[in-house]
Amino acid sequence: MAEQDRSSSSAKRAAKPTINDVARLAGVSKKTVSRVINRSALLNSETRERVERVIDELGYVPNPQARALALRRNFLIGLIHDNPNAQTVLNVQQGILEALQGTEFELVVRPVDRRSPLMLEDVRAFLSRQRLFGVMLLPPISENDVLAALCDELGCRYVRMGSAELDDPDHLVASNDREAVREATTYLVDQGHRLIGLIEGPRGFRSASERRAGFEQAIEAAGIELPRNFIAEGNYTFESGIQAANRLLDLAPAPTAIFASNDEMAAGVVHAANQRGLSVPENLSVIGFDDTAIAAHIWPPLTTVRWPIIPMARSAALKLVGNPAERKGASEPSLFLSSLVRRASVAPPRG
Amino acid sequence: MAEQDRSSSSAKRAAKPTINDVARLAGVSKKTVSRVINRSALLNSETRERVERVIDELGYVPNPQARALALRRNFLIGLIHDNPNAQTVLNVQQGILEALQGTEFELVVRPVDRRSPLMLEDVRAFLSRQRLFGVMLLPPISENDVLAALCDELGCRYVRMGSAELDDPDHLVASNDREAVREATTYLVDQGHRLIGLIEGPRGFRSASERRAGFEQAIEAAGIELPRNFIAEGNYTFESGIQAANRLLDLAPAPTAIFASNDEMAAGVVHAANQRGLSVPENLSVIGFDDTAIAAHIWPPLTTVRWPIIPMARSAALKLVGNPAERKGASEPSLFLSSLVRRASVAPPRG
DNA sequence: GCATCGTTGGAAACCGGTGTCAGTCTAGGC
DNA sequence: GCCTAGACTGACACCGGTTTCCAACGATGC
Repeated sequence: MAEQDRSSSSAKRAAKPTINDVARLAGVSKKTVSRVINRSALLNSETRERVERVIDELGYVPNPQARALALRRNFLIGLIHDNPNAQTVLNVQQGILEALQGTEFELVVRPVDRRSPLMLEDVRAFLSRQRLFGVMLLPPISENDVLAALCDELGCRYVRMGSAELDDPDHLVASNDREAVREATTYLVDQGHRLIGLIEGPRGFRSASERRAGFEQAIEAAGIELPRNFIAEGNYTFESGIQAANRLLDLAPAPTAIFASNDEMAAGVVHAANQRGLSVPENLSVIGFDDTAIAAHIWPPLTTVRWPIIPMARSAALKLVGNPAERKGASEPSLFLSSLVRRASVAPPRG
Repeated sequence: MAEQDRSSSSAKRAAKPTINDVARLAGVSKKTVSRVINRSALLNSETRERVERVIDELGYVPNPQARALALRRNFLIGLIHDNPNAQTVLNVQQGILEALQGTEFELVVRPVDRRSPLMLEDVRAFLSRQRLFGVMLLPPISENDVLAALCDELGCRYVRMGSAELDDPDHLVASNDREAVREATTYLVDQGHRLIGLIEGPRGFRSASERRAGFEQAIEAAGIELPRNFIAEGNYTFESGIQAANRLLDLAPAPTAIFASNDEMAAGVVHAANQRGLSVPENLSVIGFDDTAIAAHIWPPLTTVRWPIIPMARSAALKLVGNPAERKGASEPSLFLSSLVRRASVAPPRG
């Protein structure tokens, strides 16, 4: 029977005024009201005011579903991510929403599982069902070229956030991870460290290889030769940081400083050091990357590289929704600079 | 002039097949196709199969905007929150999306500023513009009765998540914070602590007063008389945890154990203790609340109360979208149980 | 005075679905 | 064999906007 449910609460709701109501009360046609809504230039200012007055009186709000249908595009921005770090994801959401503030766009979130073989099909179904205005791709999944091609194929605009040149500037907002890591590593060298370990991100990630490249450039510039096993691999989680730190600290000689490719893993390093009775920074210096909340909240507060994720996300969102006619989107910056934040987890090595 | 932009990428996009295309190729009417899509019972199975074959061939996907317009309801669930804890918010998003998995619903996020005088107007604009299917309200803003009334007024279903009876079971998913805190406090008493401090949440929050009530019940049951100033107020942030801990640790006698009403503040307590040269748990026992990632990631790992936020969010989402005809939503549990997770931040007081 | 032009506003079609209701077809009862 | 109920299907209006096309209008050029 599939009878409509007219629950008390929905029955209470007064019928929303439509464009027809406005037109009737203002004594004009729908089209004219539509022109007012869309700020068309060819309109008598007297007529415009009259319509606007009626709109205010009625509290009329255009129905986004109807507009979406007629315009053949909706006002939804998707955020596709598989980032394991909650603070990063939330910061990105914040940045996007700052950019969307005052527009008619809304943010739809879509976490995916990078390792699932169904991931691409999942995204395809999502995109072709919803016909989003555009999507933002967060690292690490933003590095997936197949995914970007899929968006293109489905006619969905996209912007990728990343740590390197992944795409052309219209589709990219990136940060200079390599230089930032070089700076951080050089800072360790300047403090007197010669035995410096690196915990890098998983193989196959541009962010991982960019950060490693910065590390190696700084080490080389300092004339240091490091054993191969001073570079350990992690997967950006706290637990992998502990494991990688234990591998490094088991070496002889062991590193006196460790650069971890994100804050979570750096927190894992501090955790592992504490478990071994090593105190930070007296016995071991640690630097992280991202400057998420955890960096400031552990003891000792973490020296880390501040990754300007909120401005990056804001800029990426503006690229997406910026009026293409004005090329406003293209004028949004595509490269952001990370910088070292010095807190208390670094000290000169003990004599 | 406002010419349509036919950029190369959108021109490439093949026109999506519509219900008319399917109907024409299958030799039936639109309505019949619609019946197939909506699994209407009164349908010849032969016809159904024929239509389904055409749908598969064409890769037809119904346009959600058109459906939303015709049905006068869209398929968007809103998440309204002002929770300061990133992990909590992301866990809630995860729980909701688990419930929405396989449905046609999408999740739209909407952070708000509880302290802004424009908050209610902001939400009103959001709800009346988007006409969401329903919204989920996260604590602490879920405790705002005016907000819930606003949702009702705008004909928007809602479910509140909270720590106490805020509403009727159809609109609420809650946890038994009071009992859980009583259990945690009793655990401290059983370890031999008599000088136990409480860092409570901000005044006016049900979660804060529920947790405080549980604390006081346990203290009273143990026959302990505590000075008034053993209860300090925080605002659920890391920094406020540090400040409150310093106030408590400045007392004479100082507490030998501190219960903090969330993990962030508990992390602040550990931080403050370390700064004072006190080690946890040898000199000070600490218990937190929530069991977010930070609890396991600091040193020492935090004993805390596990708040089953993901199942709560999942259940809340099912309440929202569950078929009202089947009363499926109402059968979703409304009360969830928190329980103590014992890690390494509690030890008997030093003789 | 008349043709031309740019501005303004309306009628009607359209976007892609769903609801209503009437019509066809078949089976079963008499 | 006729009638009727029930199963199935389709024609058509409608959801609330936008767009196309055209007409009315006043201003201008000759």
